[in-house]
Amino acid sequence: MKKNPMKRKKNKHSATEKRRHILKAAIKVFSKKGFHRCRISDIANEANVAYGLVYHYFENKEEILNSIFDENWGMLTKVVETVDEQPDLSLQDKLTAIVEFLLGAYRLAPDIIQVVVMEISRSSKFLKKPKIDAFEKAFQRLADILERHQKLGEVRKDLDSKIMAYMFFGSLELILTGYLLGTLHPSDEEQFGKEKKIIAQMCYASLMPPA
Amino acid sequence: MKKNPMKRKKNKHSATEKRRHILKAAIKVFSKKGFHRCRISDIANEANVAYGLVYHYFENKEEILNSIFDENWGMLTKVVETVDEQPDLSLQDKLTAIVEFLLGAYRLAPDIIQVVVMEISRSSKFLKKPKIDAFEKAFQRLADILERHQKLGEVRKDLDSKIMAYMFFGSLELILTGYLLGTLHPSDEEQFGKEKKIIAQMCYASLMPPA
Amino acid sequence: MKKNPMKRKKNKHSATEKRRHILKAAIKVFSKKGFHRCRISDIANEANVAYGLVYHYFENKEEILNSIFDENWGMLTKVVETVDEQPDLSLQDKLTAIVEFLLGAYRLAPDIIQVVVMEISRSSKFLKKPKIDAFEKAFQRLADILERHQKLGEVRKDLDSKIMAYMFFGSLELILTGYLLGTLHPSDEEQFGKEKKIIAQMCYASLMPPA
Amino acid sequence: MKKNPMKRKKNKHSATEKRRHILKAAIKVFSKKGFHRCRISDIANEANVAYGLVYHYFENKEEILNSIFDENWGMLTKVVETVDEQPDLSLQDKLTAIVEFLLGAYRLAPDIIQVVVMEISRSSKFLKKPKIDAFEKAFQRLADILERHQKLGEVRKDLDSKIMAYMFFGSLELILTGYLLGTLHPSDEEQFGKEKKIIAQMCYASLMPPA
DNA sequence: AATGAATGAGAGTTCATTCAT
DNA sequence: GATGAATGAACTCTCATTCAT
Repeated sequence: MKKNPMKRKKNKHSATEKRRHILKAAIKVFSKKGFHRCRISDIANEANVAYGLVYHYFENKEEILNSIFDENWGMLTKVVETVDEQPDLSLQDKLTAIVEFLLGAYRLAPDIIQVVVMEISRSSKFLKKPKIDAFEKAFQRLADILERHQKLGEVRKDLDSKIMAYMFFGSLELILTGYLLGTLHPSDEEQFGKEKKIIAQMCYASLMPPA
Repeated sequence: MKKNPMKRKKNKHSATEKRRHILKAAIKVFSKKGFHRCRISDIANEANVAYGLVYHYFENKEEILNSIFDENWGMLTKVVETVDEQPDLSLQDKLTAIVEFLLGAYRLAPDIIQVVVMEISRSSKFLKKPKIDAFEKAFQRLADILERHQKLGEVRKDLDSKIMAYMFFGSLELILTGYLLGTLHPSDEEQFGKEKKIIAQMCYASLMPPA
Repeated sequence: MKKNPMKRKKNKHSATEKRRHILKAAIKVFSKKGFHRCRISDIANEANVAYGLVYHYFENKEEILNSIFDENWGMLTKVVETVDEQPDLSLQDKLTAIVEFLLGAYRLAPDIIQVVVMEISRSSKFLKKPKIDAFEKAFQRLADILERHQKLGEVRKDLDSKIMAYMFFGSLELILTGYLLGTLHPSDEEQFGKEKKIIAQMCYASLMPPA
Repeated sequence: MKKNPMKRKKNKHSATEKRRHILKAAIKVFSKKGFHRCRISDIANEANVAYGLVYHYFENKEEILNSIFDENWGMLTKVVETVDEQPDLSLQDKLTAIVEFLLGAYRLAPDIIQVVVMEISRSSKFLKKPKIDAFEKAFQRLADILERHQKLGEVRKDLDSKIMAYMFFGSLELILTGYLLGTLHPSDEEQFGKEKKIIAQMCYASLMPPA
């Protein structure tokens, strides 16, 4: 039934694949009911595997959440890094790229966004140090970018760049939250494209030195 | 033993007071360990009462959280309403008032902010409808304000005012989160006064129609 | 129903009594099925209390076993100490007293003996240090007694007194085990009285200096 | 990969050998952590085999313990039988032979002694009938020997020979336990030789008819 | 009002055992 | 023979909630 002719390849693959499969199921149920309200059996049911198998791939419930965080928050960090490594991009372009990524991600995988934004950032106070550091990394990297642009005179200098970075991400996060809550309604694809641009513009505008 | 002779006299008072006392204890322990990680007995211990007593004053654990939300989120809503009712305030003044209130609140009562921001607003997806409505109210009211200023031409018209309201609150919320996580460090009183102004300015700048 | 007119006294009492009640139930089921084969619910059922109440009185399963050990092994230690504090007893009298106590205890409370001997003293290797120390105490105390009698020339000197103490207790322990296993059958009361004497005599004889 | 070219030839051998290999690993981990605390995977790890393989050679966990018992307890029974079959040995010689065997065995293979003494005799109450019989056999055989010597007037007649046999084994067992616990310390080889003799003498002395 | 003993459903986790490869 | 993924019953422990006093 579950077999395919490429036995060998499958075995190695399936280990990783099964793990991903469970992770996907976890994202789904976490996003639907919230981490604390989910039982391991919910995950197992959603993934259509036996209870115990979840523990074959993950130490415990916490580790599942961590894995989700690691794999996905890492993407954001990488985007910010990538943006940072392109010296010929204007600040506005950089901000736009990040906005596009984050809001676009919601379109593609709202569940992941739900879990990462709601469940992890919420419990961030209770995270262990290395986790908080990973969490911080993306923010700090944007702060670095902004600082550089401060020196170029493109960004106002009377506020710590880190606070600015937080404000930027905060704006986006609450938009996502609004989407997730259903109090904000993402518009159709075309309109959405314009919105992202406007949002980036607004963020940019907020940073400019006062006239 | 723990009684004092004036017991009777204070009965009415003490009923309300005891409730507040328990609520304060709850805020303290929720902010320290997180709602889900707290047991009723943690609250009772913190309040120095028997844990059965908690059930005299509150239906259940959930209701405690709700009470915290109601009493404190209400303040934000009220601030926004108050601001809205002063027609002679400029938009920038209005924003400044809200910023002052929110960031100042963190100074005064970080525990409350912690609980309201982290435990409630972030798990809002799982709240019941009336709760979400209360939650939304402050946002919507700010959106209304912004919409009015859009009509006056003071605010750009190419984005839904509600999204703008979310961005505004999001900026502030993540600053608070940074404070709470200890990754952002509130400055001394004087400096802090300036910062709040700048932050309000930035928010205002982001809203202005593009040149 | 469960009430009695002496409310106050009852409350304090019943806490301790309930604890003992659960402990008794635990002894019963441990002795019947063995510690590892017992579930907490077996204890609760036997004691006719709710599951969770067991955890009201005991930290965990292990602590129940520890309590049984502490309270009962302590009695043996005390007997040996008492015997040691009576300087006018002959060695044979001392040994007889201990034999009487240990074999008599089986008559009175075979379940306790079962649990203490089988479940604890036999798994002593896995006990934590303080437990082993308590365990050792009775043995060491007998060794001290024997050593004193060695100096008096009443006990052979060519073997360490501690080994002798172990041999003595070992003899008795395996008799108890035989009873417990049903491979050895305790005789009627009268005969049993004689047997204990003879056993003590044999132990005494083994210790005497070779002619 | 792990194969070597001589695989085939050793097939028969290796079947039995692998079984022993696993058994040895089981003895090691059982002795270290105790039967109930050991997982099949602990055994497999120790033996460096996949844990599914354990089930090729043994029905289940219980059977592993049984095998250890069978192979090793059998040796004791055989020693007692052998001793019994030599009519020209004095009683003291017989006892000495058994003492030498048992205490010597600890020197050679303390792990085995650990498991047999601690894990099996401890759970003996819960053993099935045939197991108890095997367990009893050595004891009964020594009782037979003693009974014969009672009839010769060399052993006191006022106590059941079976109780005597239990006492004898009990003495030795608790010495072994003391070694295992580290509360009794085996002496150097030479001294140890003397000790065994003395211990045998003491056992013999205990059995002699009272003067 | 106040206490804390009592309840028991629920959840996480373990691990012996099976089975497809 | 050998592997280790898969299964799921079993079990400990937690804790919100109730209730007798």
